[in-house]
Amino acid sequence: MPTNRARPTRGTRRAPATATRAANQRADAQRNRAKILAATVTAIRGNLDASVADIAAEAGVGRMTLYGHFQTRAELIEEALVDSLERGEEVLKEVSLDGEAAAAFQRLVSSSWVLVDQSGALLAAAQKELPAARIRELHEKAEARMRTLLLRGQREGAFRTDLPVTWLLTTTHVVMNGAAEEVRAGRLDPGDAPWYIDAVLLPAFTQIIVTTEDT
Amino acid sequence: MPTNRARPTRGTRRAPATATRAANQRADAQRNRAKILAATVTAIRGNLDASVADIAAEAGVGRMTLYGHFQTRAELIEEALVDSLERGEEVLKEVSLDGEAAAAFQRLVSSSWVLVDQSGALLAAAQKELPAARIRELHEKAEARMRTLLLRGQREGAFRTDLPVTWLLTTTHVVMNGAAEEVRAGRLDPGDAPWYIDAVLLPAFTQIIVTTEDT
DNA sequence: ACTATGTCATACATTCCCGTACGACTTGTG
DNA sequence: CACAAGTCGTACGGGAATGTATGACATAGT
Repeated sequence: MPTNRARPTRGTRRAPATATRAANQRADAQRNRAKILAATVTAIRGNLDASVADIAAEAGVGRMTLYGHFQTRAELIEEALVDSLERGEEVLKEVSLDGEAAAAFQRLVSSSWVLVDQSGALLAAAQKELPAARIRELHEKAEARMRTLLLRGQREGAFRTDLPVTWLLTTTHVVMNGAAEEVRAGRLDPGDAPWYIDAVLLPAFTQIIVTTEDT
Repeated sequence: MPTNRARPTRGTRRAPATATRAANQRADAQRNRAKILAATVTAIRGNLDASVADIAAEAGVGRMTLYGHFQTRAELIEEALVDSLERGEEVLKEVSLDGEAAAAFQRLVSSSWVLVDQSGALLAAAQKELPAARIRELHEKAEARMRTLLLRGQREGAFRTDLPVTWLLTTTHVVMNGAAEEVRAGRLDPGDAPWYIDAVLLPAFTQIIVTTEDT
């Protein structure tokens, strides 16, 4: 149902987009839709509040074509975010969370980092356009995975328990995002990032009280 | 030289604002200027891209009055940032950096945190309106202080040397900003923040390799 | 108390962006 | 091949924000 020209009555709401996705679209259209989604990510990466025109240009597509697929800017970046998160889920759910908690955390961070680097900017843009509730809802799955891992680590004594899990979580987020920024600024090699992140987070979270010797 | 009505020829550039500050302004005007500067911080804190009208309203002042003091939005937030940083400098330069590096770091973080909490949002807004070079230039003093402290810590063996100082710096920034966000979201008590920050940063930076025992 | 100095309201021009409408053109698909 | 499905250019209307212009009004400072 891309071009709204085909729809006579426009009062009726669309079915939720997540449901019947690629119903009977033309192959060309599906490709363009994908191009636009991809372009949204890269365009937003470059400019946090890129205009619809910018995104369309980045996708090599007319602005009108874009509006044919996504009726409003908010819908566009929402669907782009959904798409990115779905794609991310497929990566993350392959990560084994078994075994030593610290090692599992390391694995999870390595995989998450890539996603944050790619879609982090998109998320920031979404936070300014979508209700906070919707954002949390979309992140729930990914966040829950990390949280339960941290909790298990605390129970098993691998991670310190004098800090609430929420703080461990935000610290993780924040450091990963910081690394993404550094990469974007050209001050950090993308390949090195996971190591830098771990190098900071692991000793910070590990349950070992270091008694500093006086003199 | 607030109202530009008084200035016949408007082609000539103003002298750098930082120089002759309160030349021969009326007391009233100086007060308003201060009110506007303060309002800028709080308004931006609430809404990252607050309009000039919003800021004027927050200051309890007409929009035109604001334009009398600051000829453009960019100039406004630049001067607000300068003001905040100057104010911050006066706090930070009282912090003793002598003695044990870790302890000094802790002191410096505690003091810096307050400033980040207050003016962090302003900085974010400034990053979207001012050239990056100007931002760095303004932060130089504060950043240099932290950097030299970290370097000294590394030389003295207090901080780990397997990570470049730049990464330690960004980590510090990023964690403080994260704490500020958490406070703004109501998920963290402002008084607890410094402790949480230290709790994460100190073990992360301290020069002690924890050998995880295999089974 | 008088005057330069500021303040404020209103109105206006400009710019930018979003979303819509139309119509001609191109291309996939049966 | 023919038709439906999709694309694109252009143009318009609405809204919001920036900055400008003007003049009436208030007030600080001498």
